[in-house]
Amino acid sequence: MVQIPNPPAPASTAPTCSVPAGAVPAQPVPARPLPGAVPTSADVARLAGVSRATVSYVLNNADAVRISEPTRRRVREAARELGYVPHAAARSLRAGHSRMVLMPAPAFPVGPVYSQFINDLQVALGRLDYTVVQYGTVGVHDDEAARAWAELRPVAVLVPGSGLGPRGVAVLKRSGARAVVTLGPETVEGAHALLMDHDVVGHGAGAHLFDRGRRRIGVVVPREPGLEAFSAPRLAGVRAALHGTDATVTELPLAHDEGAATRLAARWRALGLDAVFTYNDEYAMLLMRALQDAGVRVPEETAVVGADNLMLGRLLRPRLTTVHLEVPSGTELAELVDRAVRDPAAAPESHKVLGASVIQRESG
Amino acid sequence: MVQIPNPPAPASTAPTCSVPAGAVPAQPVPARPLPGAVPTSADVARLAGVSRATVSYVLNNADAVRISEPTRRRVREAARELGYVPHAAARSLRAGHSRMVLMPAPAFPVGPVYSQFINDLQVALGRLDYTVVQYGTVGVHDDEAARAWAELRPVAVLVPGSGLGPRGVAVLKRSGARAVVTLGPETVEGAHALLMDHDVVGHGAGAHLFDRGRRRIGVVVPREPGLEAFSAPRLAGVRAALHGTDATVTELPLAHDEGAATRLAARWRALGLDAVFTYNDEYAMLLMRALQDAGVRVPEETAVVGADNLMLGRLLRPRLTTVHLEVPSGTELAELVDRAVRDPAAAPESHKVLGASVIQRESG
DNA sequence: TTGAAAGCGCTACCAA
DNA sequence: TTGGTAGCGCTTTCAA
Repeated sequence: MVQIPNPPAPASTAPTCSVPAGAVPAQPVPARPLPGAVPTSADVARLAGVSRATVSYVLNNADAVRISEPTRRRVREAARELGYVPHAAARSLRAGHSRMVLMPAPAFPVGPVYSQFINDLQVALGRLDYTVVQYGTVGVHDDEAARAWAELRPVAVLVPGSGLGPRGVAVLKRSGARAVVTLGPETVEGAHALLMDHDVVGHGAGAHLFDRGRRRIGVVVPREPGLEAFSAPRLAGVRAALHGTDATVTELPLAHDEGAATRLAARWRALGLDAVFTYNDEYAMLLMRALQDAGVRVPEETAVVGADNLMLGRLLRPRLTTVHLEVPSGTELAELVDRAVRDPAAAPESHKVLGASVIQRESG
Repeated sequence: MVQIPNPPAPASTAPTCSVPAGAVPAQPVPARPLPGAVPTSADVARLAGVSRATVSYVLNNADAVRISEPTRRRVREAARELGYVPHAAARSLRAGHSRMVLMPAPAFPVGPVYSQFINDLQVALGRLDYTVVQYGTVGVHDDEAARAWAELRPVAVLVPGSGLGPRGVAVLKRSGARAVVTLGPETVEGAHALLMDHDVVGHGAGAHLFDRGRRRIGVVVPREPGLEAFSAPRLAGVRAALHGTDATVTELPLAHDEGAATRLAARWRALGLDAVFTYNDEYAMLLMRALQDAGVRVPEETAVVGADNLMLGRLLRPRLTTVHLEVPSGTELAELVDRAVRDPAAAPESHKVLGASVIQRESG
């Protein structure tokens, strides 16, 4: 979409919209379009024997204009027969706006929580008659990405994470986006924000462990790229919860593979920790397995707390204590978007929407 | 996108593109657009003191036309200053085609395998200068969905699963889609197919268990909606592998929650099975935990085989035997798409692309 | 009740 | 080397 430097090959054999010269010499206004050509509203009009205006009225159920029932039928019939589908680009070009809400597609595997959230959001926005489109932006960053999105002239843009700066927001707004909403750890100048600072997760875990008497607390930080946006705040949250106490926080980088976990577990006793917050339940499972294989007793020697409240945590033995994430409902976000679209001049709202509650089980 | 029955409120206070009547009486051709209006190439042209044609040439690096360096600079400068971003809809309307590849956004949580696949695909298609867009189609089915997609006039459509019929394909092609590719269990008339029949997964599991001497084989079938597309073929594959032998296949519906697993495990001995294929590794974990809690020894009494080769399978005890899925590379699919787009008249290709190999560990 | 026509933003042909 | 201009498909005002 960004550029069209390489138009598709001329496609000599392919069906094309242009009339082969001289092929239809005596039919200046054929009743129906050439087979293979994409039918337009003009084609429908011709077939129905009415004007394009009438076609538009009928197909859009325009109530401002009264069209006779027989005409309506003829138009609908013609549209059906031709397989006519309106051209969204032409329509929104003419209208001067679209109902497209654009989100960048996540570049990393997302868990069930996020998937569910996206889904709810799509449903809720769909109910408000918006269309949600996830735009595949891979390896494109910041302003460049914002420009690419802006080319589509979405009415609203939702950006998870922290990939968008004030300049990007400005680009989008200049291009007609009536609402830019970030879902991330911090507010961005000019954009609405659903503050999803994951520090609450770490904070919950840290406070819980402290309350349970733990003082030397490790925090697993995934080595996987793309996860810093979540892992850094979670770590910071633990730090914040323990600030001013006698507890210590030890950062534990860990790749999501068995070998790494085994190596970490091997030097566990040397680390002298009595608790660990593992970023999420998957890393918890990984580490807990390694710890148990290394003979470290959970929770006696080391308490383990995960996050995200995945099903698998309940299946582990000991059952995994976890931090449950309270994500805003898709409906709420959809309403925020709709409000913002209707009144783009309003001051950006900023809501802290992430809740966290500890679900205590057996591991800590 | 489908319809625009409720245009955004008139937005009296909001910035708008229209010039307030009489507000700028003596300036018929203002040098720069009103603040708040979305800049167009005409604005850039005015500011740079050139024609719109020249702007287009410069910004698209048209090599057919030679523009002097000073002019180029002036144009680029003006574009930058105005924050000009081209209007993709207008461009593709004019061009008569886009480079948009459309995929429906999956309606259910997808695992890391699929995520990775989508990602690779986006990267690969991006390299070929296509733009991938995931379209949120929730609760919209079959032909209706196809129509909604067709409105965007994508150059290609990739449809995972089996939600698209021959009529839908026809709608898309009539609307100018030069390639329709299905990724699912069966071919669809008129569309290219990457046959991803998950029966190979079940087949691999069934054959493996049979070879290991198991004869009374249970197959877990998730109750979750949206998964039938995968679970039915996997079950069928097991059946096929055991067809004509003395082995029996027992279908075991199972919801993805602990209670259901416990209930299933409680009547396990009554079922008289000596093996179970659990649809995937997650259900394997769920069931294996319940079996162990019920005192059923794995693999002695019952062998357990999962699928998808998730990390968690290696962490279970006993380590989970699983069926590894060999998914086609995103690059391959991207090339198929590109080929199809370049030659839409070519006969639809149909490739069986799913491979399955059993990774034997301890559970079966 | 229906039609003619303007124009959304852009590119590409042809002329200067 | 640059500009004028037609027209992509659609909606909507104004006239008939």
